[in-house]
Formats: sequence, C-alpha cells, structure tokens
Amino acid sequence: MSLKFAILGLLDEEPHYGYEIKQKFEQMMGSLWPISYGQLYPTLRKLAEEKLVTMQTVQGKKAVEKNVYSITNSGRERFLRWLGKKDKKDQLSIKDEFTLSLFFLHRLEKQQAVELLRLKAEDVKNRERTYSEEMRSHGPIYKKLLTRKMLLYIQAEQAWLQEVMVEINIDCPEA
Amino acid sequence: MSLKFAILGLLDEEPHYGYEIKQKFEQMMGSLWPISYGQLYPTLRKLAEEKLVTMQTVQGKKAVEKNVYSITNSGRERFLRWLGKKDKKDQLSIKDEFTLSLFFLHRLEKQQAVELLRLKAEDVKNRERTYSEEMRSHGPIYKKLLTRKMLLYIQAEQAWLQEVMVEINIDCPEA
DNA sequence: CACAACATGTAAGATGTTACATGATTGA
DNA sequence: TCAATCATGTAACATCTTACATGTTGTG
Repeated sequence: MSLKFAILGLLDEEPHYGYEIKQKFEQMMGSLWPISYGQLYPTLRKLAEEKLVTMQTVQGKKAVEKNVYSITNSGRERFLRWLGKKDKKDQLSIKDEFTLSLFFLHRLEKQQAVELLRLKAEDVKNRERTYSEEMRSHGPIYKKLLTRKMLLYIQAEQAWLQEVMVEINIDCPEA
Repeated sequence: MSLKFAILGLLDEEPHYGYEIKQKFEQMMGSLWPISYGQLYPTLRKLAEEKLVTMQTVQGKKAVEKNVYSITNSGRERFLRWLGKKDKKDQLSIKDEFTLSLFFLHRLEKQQAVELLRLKAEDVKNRERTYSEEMRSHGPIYKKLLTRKMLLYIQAEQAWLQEVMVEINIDCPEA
C-alpha cells in the first residue's frame, strides 16, 4: 500500500487532519491519484494501530472536531526506510479492458471493430490534449514531472493505437 | 473484473477446464497478465452462479476429474455486449511507489537520490531489452501487439526518467 | 523413486471503490 | 434559508495475491 507512505511523507512535514491529507495529496498529484475517505480513514486508523502515527482530537471552529495526526519516530524511520528502498514495486501493466478486447475483436463485425478503435483513438487524443495543456500551466516541478509522465504514456498509447489500426486493416481488408 | 470477460471469451470458442483456462490465457497474454488459481476458481464459481457458464465434471485419465466449463447463451450475450461496449475502463495510471517517492526524494541525501534514479533507469533498460528481444520472436499477431504496447510504454518511461534525472540535477546541482 | 507437471480448490489478507450515514459551518 | 464545503466515519462489495491443502500422472 503506497497510500500509507504517502500519508507518512505528508505527516513528516507537519501534522495534518484527515480531510486535509486528502486535499493536499490530490493537489500534489494533480488529480492523477484520487483517494476516497473509505480508504483514507481506515488507513489512518491502521497507521495509528501500528504506532507509526498518533492521533489527537482538537477543537476547530465551534463544535467542529478535527483529528490531527502526527508522525512518530517509528513512523519516520519506517518512511525513510521505504524511501531509500531500491526495489520499489513497479505497476506498469496493460491489464485493461480495451487491451483484452483486442484479442476478441475478430468476433465483431469489421465495421464495429473499426468504429471501436476509432472511438478509442479519439478518446486518447482528447486526453493527450488535456495533459498537453496542463503542461503549459505553471506549478511545482514534481507535479509537472508527473503530468509529463502521463503525457508520455498517453502518446505511447496513441502511437500504439495507430499501429493496431494498421494491423487490423491489413489483417481483414475492407474489400 | 475483466478476467470474467477473458474467461467468457475463451469459453466462447470452446469448453475448457480451469487449469486449461489459466494456461491458455497466460499463453495468449505472453505472461504479461498472470492469473492465480485463487482468483480463477472463485471467478468460475461466480460465473456459474450467474448462469453465464455451466460446469460438468468429466473423467480424465484414470482417477483425475476435470471440471469442464461451457458458455451459456446468456453468457455469450453478456460477452458480446461487453465486447461492443464503447466506454471500456482504461487503467492507464501512474499510482506506483517509485513515482510517489519522487515527491519526497529531496529528503534523501543527493547522492542516494541519484543512485536510486540510476538503479531505476538500469532496471527499465533491462526490461526494454527483454521486450525488444521478445518482439523479434514469432507469434500470433495479437500477442505481438501486446508486447509492442508494453515496449512503447517502457520506452516512454525511459524517456521520462531521462528528463527526471536532468531536472533533479538542475534542481540540486552537485557542486 | 523422486520430481515436475497436472488438477482443484480454500482462507486470509491487501487494496481499493461506492454508497451510506451524520452533522457543522460558510456564503449567497 | 439553501447549497456548497468542511469534517469523520462505516459497510458492502470488487479485485487480486499469497499461502495453504490435497491428490494424480508422467518422466528420468
């Protein structure tokens, strides 16, 4: 679970409460890595159980209570050990529905298969435009590198789709 | 769950038993999408519960029993509906540990950070070589396209890593 | 005979999403 | 006053991995 380390990393800078962690994290990731409360709060509880963070309830405005989490020495140590680890998990994979469906595309009418590819290419093109524009906006260097990574991946997918379309048309020519 | 549809797609060609499905699927995917029995058998059970497949136990050699699954009309209909669907989920994401750790790299000694990047680049280069070689081997067109996709993604990551290394060195120059 | 490959499963846990449930505060 | 945002959580479900548990068959 990398969220665990993301939280530890944020708390290593300063204490935060849950709602704030979600905001900061997603802002940092530029919406490329959204997290849900259904994942966040249980994770915070587990971190507290493992004594990697401590929780303190503080009064906010009037009747509002916030649960502020701080990293412990043990947590900081754990975070740095993770950060320095050389064999981090790489999630680069192609286990998506579209790629899978390629293997069965020949069971559709040629016309429908071509249409699906066309729509996919259009979708990828739109995402390419979105991230290209985002690259032109200003922001912290790390967020920019993240956007750049996404853009490079999308362009790779775009190039691949072109190759797929050529192959599909060669494989089952129109006339 | 795309595995569900992968199974239906395989069974749409001909009946198979569990062990065989795993073999065929992984062979089809060229080891880029391994599946475990802990996932396969429960999924087959669920498909049977949903009446998308039927199971029949047949005698193999001597005392060996095989559970052969066949697709039902309902299952075939479900599969084709999925195959023709225009808005398939796209899993392209960058939620991996290495990317996350980039945001915290400045908390390591510069030397250690650079070493981590170097190791990562080396790892990516090795994977690039592996898939490049795989591209030169012969095989079915769809498997080839899959390998090609992986190769393009890896090359995108490689290019990105180069950019990251430049930025990191500019950001915190050695001397 | 031993070991690889064949064959089927379960149990526990990691990781994540979606929907539900509650209530306070702020600004239009 | 009404809606958006702030704030915290739970429950159910979906997906997937790892380890466990069992037994057969073919090959050297």
